[in-house]
Amino acid sequence: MDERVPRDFETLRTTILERRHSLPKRIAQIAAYALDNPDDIAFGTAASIAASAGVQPSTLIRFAQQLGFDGFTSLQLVFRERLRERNSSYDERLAALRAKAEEGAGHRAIFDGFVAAASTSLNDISGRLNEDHFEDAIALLAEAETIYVLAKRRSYSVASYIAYALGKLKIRNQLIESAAGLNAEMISFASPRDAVIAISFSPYAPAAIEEARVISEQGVPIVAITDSSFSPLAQFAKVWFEVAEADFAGFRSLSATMALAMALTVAVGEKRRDAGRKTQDLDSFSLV
Amino acid sequence: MDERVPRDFETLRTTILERRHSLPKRIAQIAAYALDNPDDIAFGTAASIAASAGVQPSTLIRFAQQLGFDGFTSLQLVFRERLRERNSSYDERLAALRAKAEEGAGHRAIFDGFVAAASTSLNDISGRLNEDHFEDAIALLAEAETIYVLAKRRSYSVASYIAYALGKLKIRNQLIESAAGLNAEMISFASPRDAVIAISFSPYAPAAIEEARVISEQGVPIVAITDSSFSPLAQFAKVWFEVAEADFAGFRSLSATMALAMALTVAVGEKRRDAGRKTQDLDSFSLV
DNA sequence: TATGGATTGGAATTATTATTTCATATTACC
DNA sequence: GGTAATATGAAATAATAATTCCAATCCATA
Repeated sequence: MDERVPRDFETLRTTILERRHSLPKRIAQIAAYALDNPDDIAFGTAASIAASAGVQPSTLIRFAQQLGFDGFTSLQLVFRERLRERNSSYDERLAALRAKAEEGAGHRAIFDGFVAAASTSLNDISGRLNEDHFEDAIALLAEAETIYVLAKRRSYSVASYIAYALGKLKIRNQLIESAAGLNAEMISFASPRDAVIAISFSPYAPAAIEEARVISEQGVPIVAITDSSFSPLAQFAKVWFEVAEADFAGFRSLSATMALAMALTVAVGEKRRDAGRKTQDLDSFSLV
Repeated sequence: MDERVPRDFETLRTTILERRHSLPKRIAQIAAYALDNPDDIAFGTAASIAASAGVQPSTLIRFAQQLGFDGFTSLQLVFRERLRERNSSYDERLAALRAKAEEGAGHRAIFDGFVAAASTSLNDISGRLNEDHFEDAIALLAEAETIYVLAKRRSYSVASYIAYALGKLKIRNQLIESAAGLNAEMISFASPRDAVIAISFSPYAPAAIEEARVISEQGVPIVAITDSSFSPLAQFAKVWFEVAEADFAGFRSLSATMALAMALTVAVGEKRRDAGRKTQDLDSFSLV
């Protein structure tokens, strides 16, 4: 048995590629399959993998042995480890970057940190989005006469993008801004036939929470984007989304929130268009 | 057995969290362990997991059964699927999304599309950032008395976040807004001792370009974030960054722009802090 | 504090899966 | 073209792991 058994995936990969041409036919076949379908190797059984690759289980074991492992099981460990590593890498990388930035490792580290924070957040939300909530929110917003957009401070930039996108899609909307100090009046116009998108993260801007409370008491349904089920925003909301944004240097990423906000907006636009089409069909029918 | 067996990780997670308080002690123990160590569930054997969680293998199976699975094995599949999904590369994900979109998938595809666009943009910028330009921009902005932030329409949300962050860092700044129609006056206050961060992407908002022109003619240095060297913004800028944002459904991602903007802001804050410290040192020296 | 039901621990059992073995086929070399 | 070495297929076997079962324990309720 070979002394130098590849114990990490990259080494293993290189080793396989090197020997590729000196391997017997069936072994080469399983080798190619392994590099093409590493996930299958990680999770499958010897029998299932062998079947998918079109070889016998014993060939799979011989392949492992040729590489210096003492059996399929130990080869499989390498493929499993790879999945583990990959998965934790974002968090680890972010932690490393934070440490770097702390010890004053230059401005590039700051940039990398923000990129990593954004990637982490996106990665996280893509696995966590509750599809039912998403559909509920879209249905709710698509019905609304006017969509009010409510967010302060950090979240305000998301709100302004939502307002911009809704405008582009010709959906009536109102950004609740504090510039002229007329928020209370603005809010008082909202009716149960309207809807609100409210965004707030800890530490929750008191004004945002207060306005959400008032507007929900008027019977206006709220879709909330916030950071935990304990958020004061969640209690006023008909539908709410939990978005965990990674932070860097004291500033949280907005990438996941932005992606969710845009998806909501565009999906609402699409749903309205479909509904509009149906209404139009009915109209033209009544004309016949 | 329950009719509605959670077949994806998120549903499973939610289900567990819901039932959390009504579960018997040992079952709750393994439930908490499962959510905390999903990777272990995916890879371990019933015996090894049970040992790590401090329960008997049979308890682990009972836990799975309470959730509606017919045994540990089917529960484990959900945890494995999660790793598979998470791990598939963005390219693969995008390919899958296109396939889905073609067969007329629902709103989830829209969300995935925005997440993918954001990821792609981040990926792209992290390899493309010109470090020299980055340092130049930071130096330039760190010297400024007031940082003016100029952006319209889509880019306005980035500008508002920059303004928020600068404020948090106690850096004097002025967001050039059009609400009161006093932009021209606002701009006329800027002097060569100040600096501008200007953001605009094709199709460039005429107002943004015009204001950039005026302010640069006053001798105020501009740091621009835009999308190509042909951008009209680039010609007025002392330093400019090219950011290529992927778009989805007609709306471009802002994730890369946001990351760059935040990195600039925080780096400027840091540089000022360092400079302030040095000045203080010099002062105390001159007093001796 | 007694009693019934639910929960748990641990070993026995069953099932699944990896590995080995051996007969057969293929290939390379004389 | 024959022969030895190598490679492959298929089934037997060994190992490992999941599941079940039953006795012991815990807990709520009367």
